[in-house]
Amino acid sequence: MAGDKQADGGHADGTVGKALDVLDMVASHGQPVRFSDLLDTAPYPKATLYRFLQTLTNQGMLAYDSDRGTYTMGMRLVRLAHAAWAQSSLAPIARPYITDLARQTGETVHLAQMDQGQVLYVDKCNAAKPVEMFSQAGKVGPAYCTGVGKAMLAFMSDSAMEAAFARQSFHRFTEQTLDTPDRLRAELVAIRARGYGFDREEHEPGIICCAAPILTRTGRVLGALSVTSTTARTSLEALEAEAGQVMACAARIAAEAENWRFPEQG
Amino acid sequence: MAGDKQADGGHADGTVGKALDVLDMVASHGQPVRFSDLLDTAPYPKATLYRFLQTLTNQGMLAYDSDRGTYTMGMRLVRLAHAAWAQSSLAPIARPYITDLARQTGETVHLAQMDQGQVLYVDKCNAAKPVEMFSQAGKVGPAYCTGVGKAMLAFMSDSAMEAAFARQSFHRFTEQTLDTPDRLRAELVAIRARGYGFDREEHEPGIICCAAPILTRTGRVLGALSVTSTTARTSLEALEAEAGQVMACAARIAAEAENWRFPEQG
DNA sequence: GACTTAGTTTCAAATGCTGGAACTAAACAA
DNA sequence: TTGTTTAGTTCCAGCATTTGAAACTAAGTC
Repeated sequence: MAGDKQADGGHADGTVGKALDVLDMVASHGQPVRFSDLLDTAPYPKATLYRFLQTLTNQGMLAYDSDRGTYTMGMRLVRLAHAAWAQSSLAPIARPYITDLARQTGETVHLAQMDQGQVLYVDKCNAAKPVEMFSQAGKVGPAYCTGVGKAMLAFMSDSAMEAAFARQSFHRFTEQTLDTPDRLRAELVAIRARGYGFDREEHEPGIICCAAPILTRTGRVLGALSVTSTTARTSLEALEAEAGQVMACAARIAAEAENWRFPEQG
Repeated sequence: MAGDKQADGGHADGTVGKALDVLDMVASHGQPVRFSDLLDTAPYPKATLYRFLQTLTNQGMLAYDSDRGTYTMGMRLVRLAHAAWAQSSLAPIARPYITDLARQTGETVHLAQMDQGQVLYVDKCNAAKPVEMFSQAGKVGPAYCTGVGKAMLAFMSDSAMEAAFARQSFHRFTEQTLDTPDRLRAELVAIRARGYGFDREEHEPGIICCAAPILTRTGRVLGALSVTSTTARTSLEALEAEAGQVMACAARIAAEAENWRFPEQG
């Protein structure tokens, strides 16, 4: 293994990287984008950007609305993502276990993995409400102020953790947000000692959760899961009573995953 | 010479196209792939393929498992697909309506769009069973032998329909499969006249459905939805009784989509 | 230890990407 | 109408990038 130089996600390797960069730009806009809107944001000259958009549209990675002259994400991505989700996320393996947990607790269970220093939700299960799935899977959230994020950070290798720290914004979402590296570090030590962690309304007011990491036998972090509720319905103390179940569920998923084996994360 | 455009189903324009081609190959393998497995399939020389895999892995579009030496789809796709699903599929708009329909009928409702001549399922709702979502969204199926596929084909423009026809395999899945262009064409005329269509166990034995297209005011096909059941539980005749509800649901979604995508022109 | 298979690196050649600039199309004034 | 601005598309010379045969390393196999 020669020097695996990477990190970053902004500065792209080769033409392919630049094209994917453009894809991200369209994605992050969150709504149909005009060519000129992208031109303002993108570090590419007109003709170059234009060509990328053409290529990506041709390839079905973007969709062009000729009536309005706007670009949106293409459906080919949905197809590809299905493969990604099915073949390299924890979700298919974990599903039976998290549905059980959701049923036992009566609360919403989230399953997440770490991706580029951010939390990527790959599944969600709510015993009460029927569906609402894809709407959550694929969503990303901050690592430093969510239950699953902190649970994963707490058990990462030092180097991986430092890399992840470098990517945290430490934006103060609420009064409770741990908005400095030091406060977060202290919290992570506690989580590591305890084996599970909480979200004490650090990301959204009124939303609390109890989360545990999913670890391989060798201690590598595969993901995390959480039982989420609201302060209106329950309390942190009540949630803590379920910590045992959360960890047991994580252990079951880990055991199951061990049979499968897992890819290195970039 | 020899440098003729090689076409393997799609037109690979430029480096980006080729790289995405490789992505598709990994996706279609359905499980972790070794470099050499891909090399057998791919129309690229060793070094070229190797470089593509490196780039895609760097970009998070693929994940590399160094222990086993295999590639799988990367989690970045899941993130991108969430954006695609949220911003350019019908699903977010349609969801309340299809959950209603699922509840009313007590059956499974599918929402699909046409993508590259194939049916792409973008949402699914089952009143009885809780989840099972991402497992379906992103899945593709044949157009010529599914209820939603035929419903969409029936209302497409002539040119789009011909293009789609060219991509159908007409593989005979069951006894009932309409396995020639002519038989399909006749069926489409009937569907067009009726406003809705069926799947008469044409794709899977025992599975039947009643489907209707979702059309803009100008008649453009946005997608289709279906109420699916089994011959064990119900009959085509009983399903047909629900055709009115299916079409009404389609109309509601169309109306809603009209507001979102084509606001009042001033 | 010789041989095979699997994956990685190199480098000269040439392909295909780049981006300034010219162009067309539409929108808006005057 | 005609001139002006803005938005998107095409051109093409020049050169950065990609290409792929071949050489190489690493890990199995006999």
